[in-house]
Amino acid sequence: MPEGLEAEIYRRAAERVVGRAVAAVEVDDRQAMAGELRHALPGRTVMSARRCGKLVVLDLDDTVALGLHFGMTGRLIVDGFAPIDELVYASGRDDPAWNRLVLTFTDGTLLRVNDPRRWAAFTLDPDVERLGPDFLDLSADLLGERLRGRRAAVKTLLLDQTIVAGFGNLCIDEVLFQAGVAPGASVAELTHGQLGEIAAAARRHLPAMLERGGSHTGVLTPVLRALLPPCPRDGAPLQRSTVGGRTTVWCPVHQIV
DNA sequence: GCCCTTGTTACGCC
DNA sequence: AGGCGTAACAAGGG
Repeated sequence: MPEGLEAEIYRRAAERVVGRAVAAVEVDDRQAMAGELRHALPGRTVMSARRCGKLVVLDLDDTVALGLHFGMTGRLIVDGFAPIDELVYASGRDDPAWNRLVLTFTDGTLLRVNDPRRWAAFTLDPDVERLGPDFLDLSADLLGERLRGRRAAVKTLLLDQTIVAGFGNLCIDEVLFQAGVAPGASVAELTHGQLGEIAAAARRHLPAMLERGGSHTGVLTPVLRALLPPCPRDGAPLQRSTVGGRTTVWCPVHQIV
């Protein structure tokens, strides 16, 4: 599913359209800003492709920003090139009926978002100020600042995009596994050293997963999550539970509450 | 045909 | 007031 890593993969693909001018816009009528998008984009040139957490932002003519959010199953296709062929929990097909946004450029090329489940969302001038700092830029001090005064489970809070932006279910479980911190641990109980372990695990493992292809390429693969073999680190029985309303896989031996 | 999956938001409660 | 927990949401796949 598209987490911040997939958003970065999509952002890199979207860089191909920098310098191109929008000729036509097709957008799903069920998008809240469908009318505004059809009106605001044609004639404008893409100046840059940024990423804020899970959001890809295209800046057009320095006057408008187009935010692309991919939900659970949204895929980006640029000039027929899909940087991610298959998403975990998504269909492998590319049915034209699932196109939710199609930008046609003046040279005839295309940027498409294809999403079977309609959870992709497109916004003009998205409010990125409400997002927390990016999950690829964490430090112990920054995490401490973002979590100060809170007491909920660390996984629940890291899933909150206003606290840290970019984490999804798979990346959180992977980082906490590597950091040796239990997902259900209250942040009020975490030491500064444990926050440092989380930040270090994010800085070390997330870029490696990005280059391997995304959030499903950690030690806790989707197959492992389904089959629950012994912990690859210490051989203890892996545990599956629910934290923050999400399926959570963790090792009760080396991940400390 | 029920149940599982995810990210986000809307509620009710404390 | 605001943190916290839970449910609802869409819809394809098993």
